[in-house]
Amino acid sequence: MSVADGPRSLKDRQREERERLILEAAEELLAEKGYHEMSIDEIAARVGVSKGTVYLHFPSKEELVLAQLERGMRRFIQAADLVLASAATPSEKLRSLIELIYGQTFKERSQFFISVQENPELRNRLLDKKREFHTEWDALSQGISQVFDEGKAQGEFDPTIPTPLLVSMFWSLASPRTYERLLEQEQMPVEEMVSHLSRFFFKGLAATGSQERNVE
Amino acid sequence: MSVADGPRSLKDRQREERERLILEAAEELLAEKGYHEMSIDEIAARVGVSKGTVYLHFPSKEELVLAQLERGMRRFIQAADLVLASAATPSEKLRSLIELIYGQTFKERSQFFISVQENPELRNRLLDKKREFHTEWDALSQGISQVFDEGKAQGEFDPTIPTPLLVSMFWSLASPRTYERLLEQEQMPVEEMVSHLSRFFFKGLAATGSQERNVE
Amino acid sequence: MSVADGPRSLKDRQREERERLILEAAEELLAEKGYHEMSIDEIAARVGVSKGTVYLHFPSKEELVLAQLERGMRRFIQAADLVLASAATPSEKLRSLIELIYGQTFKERSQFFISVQENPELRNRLLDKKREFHTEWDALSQGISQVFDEGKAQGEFDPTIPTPLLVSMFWSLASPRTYERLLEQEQMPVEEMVSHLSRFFFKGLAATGSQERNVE
Amino acid sequence: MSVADGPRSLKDRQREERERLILEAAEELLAEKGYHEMSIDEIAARVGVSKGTVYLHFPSKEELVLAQLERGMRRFIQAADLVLASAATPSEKLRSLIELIYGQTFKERSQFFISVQENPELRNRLLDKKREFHTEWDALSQGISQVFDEGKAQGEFDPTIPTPLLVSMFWSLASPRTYERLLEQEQMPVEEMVSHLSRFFFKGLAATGSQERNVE
DNA sequence: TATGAATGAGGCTTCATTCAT
DNA sequence: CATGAATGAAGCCTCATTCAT
Repeated sequence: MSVADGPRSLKDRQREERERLILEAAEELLAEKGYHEMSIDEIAARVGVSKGTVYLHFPSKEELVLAQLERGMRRFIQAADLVLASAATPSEKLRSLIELIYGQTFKERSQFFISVQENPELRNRLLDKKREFHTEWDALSQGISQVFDEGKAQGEFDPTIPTPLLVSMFWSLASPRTYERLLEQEQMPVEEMVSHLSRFFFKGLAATGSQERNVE
Repeated sequence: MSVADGPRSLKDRQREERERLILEAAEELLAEKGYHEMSIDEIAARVGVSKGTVYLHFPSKEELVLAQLERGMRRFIQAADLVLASAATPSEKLRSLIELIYGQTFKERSQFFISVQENPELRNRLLDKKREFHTEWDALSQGISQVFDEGKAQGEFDPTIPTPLLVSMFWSLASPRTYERLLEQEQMPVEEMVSHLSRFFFKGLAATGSQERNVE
Repeated sequence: MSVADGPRSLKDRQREERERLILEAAEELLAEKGYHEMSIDEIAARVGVSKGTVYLHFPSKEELVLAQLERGMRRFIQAADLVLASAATPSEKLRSLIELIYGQTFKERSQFFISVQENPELRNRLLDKKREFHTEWDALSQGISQVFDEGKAQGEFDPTIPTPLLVSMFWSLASPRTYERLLEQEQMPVEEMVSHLSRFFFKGLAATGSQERNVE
Repeated sequence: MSVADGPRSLKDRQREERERLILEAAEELLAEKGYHEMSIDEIAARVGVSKGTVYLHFPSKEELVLAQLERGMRRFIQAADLVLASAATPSEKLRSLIELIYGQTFKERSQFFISVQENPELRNRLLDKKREFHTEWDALSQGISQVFDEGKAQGEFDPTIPTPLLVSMFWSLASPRTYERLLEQEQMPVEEMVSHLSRFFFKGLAATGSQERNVE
């Protein structure tokens, strides 16, 4: 063919654009309502197309949601891999990962985390189905584990806490549902939150050295 | 009559027992599948009764789930209030609260947290309905806020981290979904996890060696 | 047995009394709500017994309602037969029949008419089942037909109106649903209504002035 | 566009046609079985569509039945208003109204009367719901009352019979359930029945000529 | 005999999916 | 391709009926 790579034509681009819009509508509804409460009709209405059109892009509701989760995950993994592959110190990497989660694209990323981590329906119904998900997810967790292990090896991190637990704690703190309220209701700027979280992750809430110095 | 207080008769006790079984089945299914995916038939089958019997105890699926959430919340709040009202130091209280969540009744408590914190359907559909839920929950959060504030006043906790953020972090770290894997797949004893979590919450993951050097 | 006739014992009498109460509750509910909307539970509650007890007297809801309809019909037919067998003139008999319907026991009788004439469910479901119903009902209609035929023969009634039509009109005018409003909301005394109905049935609504002029 | 008024397109016309078919099926079943005994499945089957299709036209069984009753009532009221607004004498109007009820569209009209007047379920369940029903119905009854009052004023009707009672009698005689048998089983032509009914309504069943002779 | 807890068939309703236009 | 009407499986809920106590 004459046009083998890149979006071939206007039509193709329109198609991709539409697909993106559908996935974004799904992303929003998924976070707002969960899997069951969101209907294909609703997605279609939000995009401004008909129900049938959605089915031209995705063979089923399940596949559509799955595609959205995959997209969310890939976006996150790509950005995370950049951080993990960088030359920064382990604690700098940690902070960057937290920034990544709460950063500029907080809203859209968070949807993914909310959906995938927190909705039992999606876990059971969708994640079980595509094992590749686990593979990629595990690779990411593996990368994060390495950050912790490096940190321990370099004397930055406490080696007595098991790495798997650290990973779990990282995911817990990263899960943004809890922080939505802070950002929205308490009007805390994102940068401030990231700062506090990083500091907390590293030092806990114990009063710091300066205070100890005060005590001296 | 001689049996005026407590479950009055055999029948009454059977009724209560059955109700408890239904609620427990709902608790499990809620955590496993979420609100929509769980069916009344499934609950009934798990308890070993018929659909109709479930409706002898609860007037609707929604009310049943609501009752279960209420039960979970009350159990947790009761135990948490004991901790909050004790004479322990703020950091001891924190540890106790973490123990409470991961403690002996981890499984059953966790279901509640999973359900109520992590499922958008339940939030939208159920919590909106009963405002009392928010009231009691807010009271609990208020109690926890006080612990943090006390800790700051007494010099135990870092006063620069906003209390609302600390509360959010507490809930995030406490939410047990993330740790299930560790307990089940990695066979980590509960006590060890509580220990690590408490330690982490207080000191973060910074290596303690440097601090020890500081102490020298 | 030592007691062959009459209610045998206290127990028997209690049983009959209870059966009567059940039938009366059914009668009321039938008229208030119709067949489907009335529940066995409701009947039992109104009588003050349990659902099971109702089933000790009647094998099914359908049979219970059937028994009630039969009872209502027999009561009416018995009273109507007295009128029909009397020595009164045809027009006196007509008036007596109307009195019968609206008379002292209006409320209870009316229930029967409402139920049996006006509810398609009961017709389809119940009357089709027991042909004897038709037999007795037809016998009654036959008796009323004879009154009209006698009246025609004696010159009291207009012989040009077909008797079957007269019977239909009689049933229509007699059907009390339409008049409930008048009795209850407009506070019209029963006797007055009977008077008007009889007069109307005989003379129609034509102004009587012309006839009075004839009399002069 | 060229097709701005009237059913716009083929699709629209099909839709309306289908809606009409559904309402007609409901009309029949309502009269045959009553509200509860008729099922949506049955309606769908009679029309030849699926259950879901019925719900594309009406949001619930209740609304469907309500729509049908409204349609029946409007049809009748429209025709009745023509009669009431005409220049005819009161007794001519009465005859026309009776003709209306038993006239050409007897079958379809009668269904409405049967349903609305005679079924306690529909009264309780549906009429209570839409007060507008009462309003329009009362307006019609008001119009009929005026006919009677005019007739009394003009010396045509007996002024001693209370108008509300006359209205009730009119509705009773007009309610066609009772006459179905005559039309169907006794093969009486509609015109003959209307004639007899009108004559009866005006003069009652008293023999005319003979009485005058008796008086002489 | 009387009770009322338990059952499960049956009906309403929703919504993912299909398909004729 | 796009549409949206049509489908029908599946779930909630009611209530007549049964039966152990």
